[in-house]
Amino acid sequence: MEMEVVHSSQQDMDLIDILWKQDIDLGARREVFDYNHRQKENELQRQREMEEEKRLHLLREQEKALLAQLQLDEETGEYIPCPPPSAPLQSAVTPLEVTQNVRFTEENGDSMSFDECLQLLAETFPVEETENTSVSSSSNNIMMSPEQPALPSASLSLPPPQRMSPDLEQAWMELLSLPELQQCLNMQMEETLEKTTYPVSSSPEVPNPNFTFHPVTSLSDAETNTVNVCPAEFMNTFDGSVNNTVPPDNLSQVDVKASQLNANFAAEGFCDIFYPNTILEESSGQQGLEENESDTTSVISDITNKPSFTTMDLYSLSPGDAFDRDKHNMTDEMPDSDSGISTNTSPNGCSPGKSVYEDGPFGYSDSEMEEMDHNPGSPGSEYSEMFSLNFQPDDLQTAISVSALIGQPAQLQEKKPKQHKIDPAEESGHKNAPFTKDKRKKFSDVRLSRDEAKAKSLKIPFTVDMIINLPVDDFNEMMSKHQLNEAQLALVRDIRRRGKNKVAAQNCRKRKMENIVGLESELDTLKDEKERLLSEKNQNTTNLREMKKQLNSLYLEVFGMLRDEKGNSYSPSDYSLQQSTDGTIFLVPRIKKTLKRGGNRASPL
DNA sequence: ATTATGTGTCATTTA
DNA sequence: TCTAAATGACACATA
Repeated sequence: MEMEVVHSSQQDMDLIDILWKQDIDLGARREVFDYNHRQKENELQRQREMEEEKRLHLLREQEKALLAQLQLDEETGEYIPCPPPSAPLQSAVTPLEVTQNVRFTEENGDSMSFDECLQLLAETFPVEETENTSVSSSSNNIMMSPEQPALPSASLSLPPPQRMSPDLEQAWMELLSLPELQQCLNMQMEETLEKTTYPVSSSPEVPNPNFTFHPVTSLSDAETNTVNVCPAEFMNTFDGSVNNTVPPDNLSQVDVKASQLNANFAAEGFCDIFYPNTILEESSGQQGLEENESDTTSVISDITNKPSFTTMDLYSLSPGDAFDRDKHNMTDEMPDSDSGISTNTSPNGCSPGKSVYEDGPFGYSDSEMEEMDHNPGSPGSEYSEMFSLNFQPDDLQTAISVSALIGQPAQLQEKKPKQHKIDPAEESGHKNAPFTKDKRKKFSDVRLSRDEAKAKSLKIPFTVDMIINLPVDDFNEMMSKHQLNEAQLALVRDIRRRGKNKVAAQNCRKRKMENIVGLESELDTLKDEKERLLSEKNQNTTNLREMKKQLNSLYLEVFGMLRDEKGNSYSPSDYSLQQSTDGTIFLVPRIKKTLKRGGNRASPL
């Protein structure tokens, strides 16, 4: 089950990595959207965020420092000044240890923190001073009371190990009561029991393959329940640090060496139980996540800073407006032709400068247009009115709304509210240098004038604007009011189709851009999340490493206190301490030795 | 001359 | 079935 968690966790990380790379791939073409500009904006924004973060962090640190100098008065609930802790261990406390220390000060008696356990052992068996036993605390001898029931003697006949002394036994029980320790023991014990044939008295009440940890006999059920609970944080820490690809033995060996332990003992000793494969692979896990860090300078695209586009600017070209504009500056400030939508979506903007190109074919490929181009009809008085809305011809046609002609001006304006936008800068720029700034717009104007010219040639009595933008019903009604020939009908249909499609293409491209922008934003979010998780992982790894150190020291202490019938101490290379599922502690001969002796035997303590 | 980009158009699919 | 919308692909103009 644990491995499943580890595995799924690894899978998650892989998945995140893949998705992340995909985002990067998507971002590879983000320069399409003015990459430099948005990158600068992004950098600025990031700088601001960093500053804000630093400021908050500073505030938190100050607050923490302040609280560190205070002590919570349990009666009043107030913080009162107190001298700073002197214990060296506390100066480097990790969050986990902080919680433990808090529990320690509470002294509820039911659960002991790891530090508490170490303290207990240090006071009871002042054999050797370890870094962990330096924690100062009040006396906890109550936990060592000799009234504690004796340990089970299930295998008393087994030589040569002997039972622990009651005090030692009690200390051992306290040690084993630690949830974290139990978690380690449970996992390793399961593996050990599968590999060996030690006579372990399994508890019938534990059908679950996940061995429940039962501290020896004396503990009540309630206690058992409490100690079985393993903190979720610890579980996460543990799972997250396990590397499936590295053999546990190697890891434990290296780890133990780092702890300056007895080499032989460390190589195959009990440390394997306490030291699952962890920690050492922490850096390798991070590398996988960090390898993409440098080359993914994400760009926060600022949608909100961009002007929101109105999808229907075209209807701003009401007859009146068109008339006025056409009179004043027809070639400069008109938004992009018939649709009008493209005006704002285009980064460069579009204003028609169609006058020069009005009459030319300009790369026409339409067969219908070929014929028309050869006989460009001069616009009659009727056309002067017809194409007033959007043709904006260079010959200064008098712009008169066709809508008035067909009697639907009110309807038009009602259905499509006027949302005309003209960029002031652009407008002025065009007035000053129309032929330099309008170059970009000539293309679309040429395209527009194509249909307009066609319509002129075929004497179609509608504006292109109307042909394109009228609703189906209105369009049909309009068509029914005029007798049009085949060519005219075909052209009107084409104009409508192209016009609609042009708008659709613009919207489509706009959506595409927005999608990319959204993905970039998501990418930033994921990067932040990744940084947070990495930081959390490092913290957990640090905690785990510290805990293993303490556990190892404690184990050595306890083991060193064991004596056989003759008062001799056991060699850590010959024996190890293990605990069965029912909580019984065994002094187990190591395999290579017992094989020589002709059997594996373990004796409960 | 080449390349990147923007735009319109067509064909096709989808709603 | 028809229509509009959506979209990929292409051509063209421009910087």
